[in-house]
Amino acid sequence: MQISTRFTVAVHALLCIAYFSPERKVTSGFIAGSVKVNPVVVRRTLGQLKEADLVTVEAGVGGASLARSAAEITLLDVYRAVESTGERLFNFHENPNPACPVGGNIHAVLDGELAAAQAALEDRLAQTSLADLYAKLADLTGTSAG
Amino acid sequence: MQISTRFTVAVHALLCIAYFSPERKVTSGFIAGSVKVNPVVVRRTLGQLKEADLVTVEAGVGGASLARSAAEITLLDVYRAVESTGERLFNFHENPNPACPVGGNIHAVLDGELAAAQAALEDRLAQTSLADLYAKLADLTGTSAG
DNA sequence: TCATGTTGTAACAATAATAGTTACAACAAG
DNA sequence: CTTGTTGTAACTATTATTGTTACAACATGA
Repeated sequence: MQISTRFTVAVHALLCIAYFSPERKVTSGFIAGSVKVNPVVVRRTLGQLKEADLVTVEAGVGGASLARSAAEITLLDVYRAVESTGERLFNFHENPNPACPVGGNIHAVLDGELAAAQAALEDRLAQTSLADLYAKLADLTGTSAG
Repeated sequence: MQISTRFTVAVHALLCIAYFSPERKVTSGFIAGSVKVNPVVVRRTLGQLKEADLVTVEAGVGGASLARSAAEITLLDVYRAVESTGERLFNFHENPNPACPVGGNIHAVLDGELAAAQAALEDRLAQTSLADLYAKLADLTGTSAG
C-alpha cells in the first residue's frame, strides 16, 4: 500500500506558499493550478495544515501563509498533519489466537520491531525542513529570496 | 494510510512455520487458526511468500516450510514479498504544472527526500531477521529449539 | 480405483479510503 | 451590493483490502 497523495500535495502547497507569499496572494485556486488538482482538494489539505498550526488562511479575503518559519516546519510535521491521525504505520490483524504459542506472543515479538521501523521513517522525515526544500527550489529557479 | 495486514499476517505465518515445522504439518488451515483469518487469506499470502522464494509449499499433501534459514529471512524480505510490488511508499500527484516554478521542480526537490525516508524504513526492516523474532518467541514460550 | 485432505485460484461481496466534482452559505473588502 | 474566496456538505467513481464460497488439481494411502 502507498501513502496517499495528500502528503505530497501538502508539501507542494507549502512550497507554493513559501515561494510566492506574500508577493502574490496564494489562494487554493492558485495552488490547485500548480498541483493540478481540484481546488477543493487543496482546501481540504490546507484545512489539515491549519489544524496542525502549520499555515494560516484568511477567510473571505483569501490567501494562505506559513504559521511559522520554513525552518521550523519539517516533513514529519506535514506527514503527521495529513496522514497519520495518531495511528500506526503498520496495520495488525485483529484477533491472533491466544491459545497458540505463536498467536499468543506475536504482539510481544513484533510490535517493537514495527515501532522501530516507523520511528526510522519518521526520524528521517524530521531531518528535512521546508527551508531545506525551499533552498533546493531557489537553487533550481535562480530565486534568491521569497 | 496504513500498511495492510498482509505484512503482519505473513510474518505470523512464517513464525508458525519456524516454530512448528517440521514436527507438525503446517497447513494453511493451521496457520489460519493461529492468525484467526480465513484459510484462503493465508494461502494467498503463502503464495506471495512462495513467489519471493521465502517458503515452499507441498501441493496435494499440504504443509509449508522455510525455503532458507530463518537467519536469512529479514522483515524487509517479507515486506517486499507482500507489500511493495516494486512501487514507491509515497504516492505522488500525477500532473504538477510544469509552467509553475514550484510545479516544474517539485519532483527534483522532493523525490530524493522521499526515497531517503523509504530507505530508512527499509533499512530498519532489513536489520531484523526471522531468527531474531524466533529467538524472542522461544524465550517467551520456553522452547529451546524448533 | 477411490476417498481424503490439501493447495491454488476464480469469483463475488462488503467495507473503507481516496480522489474528483458540484453546490452553496459565510465572509471580507472595495 | 458585487466580487472573490473559504469552508464544508454531498455525492460519485475508483481502487484496495478483506472475507467468503466454490471447485479443479494434486498427492497419498487404503
